[in-house]
Amino acid sequence: MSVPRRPARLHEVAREAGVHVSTASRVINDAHDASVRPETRERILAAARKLNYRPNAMARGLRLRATGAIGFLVPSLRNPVNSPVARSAVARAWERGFVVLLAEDYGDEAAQAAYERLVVQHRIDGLLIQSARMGAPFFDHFDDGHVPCVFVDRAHTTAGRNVTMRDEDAGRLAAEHLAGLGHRGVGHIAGPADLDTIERRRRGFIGRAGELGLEITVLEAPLDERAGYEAYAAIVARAPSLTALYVANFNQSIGVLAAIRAGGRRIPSDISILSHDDDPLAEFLDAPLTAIEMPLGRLGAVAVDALIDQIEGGRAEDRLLRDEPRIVDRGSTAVPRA
Amino acid sequence: MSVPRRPARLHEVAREAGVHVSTASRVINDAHDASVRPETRERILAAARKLNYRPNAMARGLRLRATGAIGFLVPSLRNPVNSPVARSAVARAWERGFVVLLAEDYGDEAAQAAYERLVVQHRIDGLLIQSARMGAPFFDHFDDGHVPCVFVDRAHTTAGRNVTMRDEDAGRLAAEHLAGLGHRGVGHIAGPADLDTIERRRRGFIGRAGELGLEITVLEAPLDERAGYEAYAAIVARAPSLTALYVANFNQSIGVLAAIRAGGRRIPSDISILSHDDDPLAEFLDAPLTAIEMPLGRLGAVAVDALIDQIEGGRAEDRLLRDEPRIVDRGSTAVPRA
DNA sequence: TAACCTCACGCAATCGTTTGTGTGGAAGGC
DNA sequence: GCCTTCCACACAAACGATTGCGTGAGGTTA
Repeated sequence: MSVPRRPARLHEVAREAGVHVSTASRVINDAHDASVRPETRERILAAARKLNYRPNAMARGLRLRATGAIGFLVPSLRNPVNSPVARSAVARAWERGFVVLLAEDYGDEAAQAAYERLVVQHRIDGLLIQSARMGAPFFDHFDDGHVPCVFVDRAHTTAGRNVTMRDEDAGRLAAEHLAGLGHRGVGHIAGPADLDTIERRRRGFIGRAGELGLEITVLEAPLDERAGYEAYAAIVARAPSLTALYVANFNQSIGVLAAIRAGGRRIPSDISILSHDDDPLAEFLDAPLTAIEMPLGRLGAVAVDALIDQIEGGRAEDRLLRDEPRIVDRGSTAVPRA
Repeated sequence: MSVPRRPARLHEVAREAGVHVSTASRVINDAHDASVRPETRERILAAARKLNYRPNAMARGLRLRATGAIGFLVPSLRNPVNSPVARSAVARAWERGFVVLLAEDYGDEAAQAAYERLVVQHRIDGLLIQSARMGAPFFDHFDDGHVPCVFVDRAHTTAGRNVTMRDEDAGRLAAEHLAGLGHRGVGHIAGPADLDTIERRRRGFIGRAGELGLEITVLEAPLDERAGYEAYAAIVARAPSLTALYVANFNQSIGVLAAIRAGGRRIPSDISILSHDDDPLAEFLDAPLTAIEMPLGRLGAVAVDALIDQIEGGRAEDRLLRDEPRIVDRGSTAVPRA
């Protein structure tokens, strides 16, 4: 826990060890083709330790045309599903020797600005994009493949740069769960159609619900509490007899709970609620939410792995987290009242 | 919205304009002492535009010994109070021309690792520290003042590097609010004593409550939902007659709400709850939470300003956000039952 | 012993900027 | 006409690393 000394430069290490800076460099990076006497190598390493040598990332980056930094373009840190992703992404990046530059993307011009700053100016090695919306023009720039990037939870192109989860299966699971309890009329509050993750959930849900012969009502709404609150009233107005609701997003679910309370109905006796995305909060809500848990903690790490493999190896391949969506039952779904 | 061309280097611009690279550099950075013919200047600027010149941050940083990057050491992105801070910090940093490197700090060795990577290796210009706990040994390293840094919402040294809010006033306000409603026996669920923000709230609350002649019971608990849940039972066991509770943290409040529901009591008729920290969620909870709102959105920006002023100007001064803590009344506090 | 090879390094260019110090020419003063 | 001053640039040395190539010493082979 000593006060960190100013780190030494390579040529100081070399001087201390009585060798040329190039030799020191080869030893430090242990170049495979370097032939250097064991004794000399030891002298250099000892000098490096003694002088507290730390490579200067800028000098290194300038020469190698690589920064050891990746960017992380995130739509909003506020959304609780983003924080486990961010956390695991940062952790994995650090493990693999990369630092993470943060940028928030609240629209196309912000994304453009982020590109300018991070990619063009700071020459980051790659970009993690968690905010792409289908059809947003900006992200087409990445189609040429010049800048390593990965679309996190947002399938974008066919180019093998997408990391996704089994959202369609999650939607199917939702339909099966509710049908299994005996519900016939079920609603689905979905999100904006230009978010392909949400769209896949919807597709899975509708498809499976159809197979199971459910009567379904679908409503699109923005992904926040208030929208959920209002969507509840709207969907009940459209289909007064529905007995269960699959809600595409955690924030919406909070609003739905509030709306149900306001209407004087009870969960799950009057209506079953199945939320998507789990959060530690869910347990402490009224009612505690049954939710579909996705492997968010692994998503960030896998995305980072995909990105760094792309940076270092040049190979790009789509990755699908095979983890099965899982229902965490906290009692907000039940058999419908006869 | 064109596909971004590979940006040109400065010497290409110079060649295009028919001048030496040094002249081009002076024009681009419009050095105050440079004397260059208006016509030449225009030629250079035109060439820069035409070739899409962008300075290479690494080369620049290497030469100037400054990276234009700051680090952000955050305890946990999960805590909802941290996200508005992070958001405003990043936004302000970008406005002032800096990028933000993210690091999560979950303990002393992680902080040490972050220091190594960000400060020593990547040579960031300064560090925003939101995670310092009083007495944590690592942060003493910053006392020497060699590395520009700012402690966000965590007073640490006397060295003029702290950005804080009026937490003590918030605590006093809480006491006044509850006393004003007529409560006599009030409880306070506080946080760990090594978080000085929380500690200041507690001090303000206890001090003002004492002045007002309230009977107070204080309990320390970790800052999460479950801890809040358990703390409620514990504090009620200690002081069964209390009619109001001031909870130091939003997450704890969620747990407290759940515990009160579980105990079958009603808010606010049986017990008043005053939460600290506001969040969009609060409105949709049962019960909707009355909370003390702090200027979190400005905190990040002010902290970044303090840091960058320190980096650029060398001047370091403590900053206190003067914004008055404000009660957002959503009905979870009321006059106690007679 | 001459030619050749290998070992163990040193030399110097390079990455893209910034900046202190020349320097040639025009202008001005005497 | 000569000296000085100033303008408007050019030159080159950094910043701290990496890496292709050169080279002297010592050993091997014919």
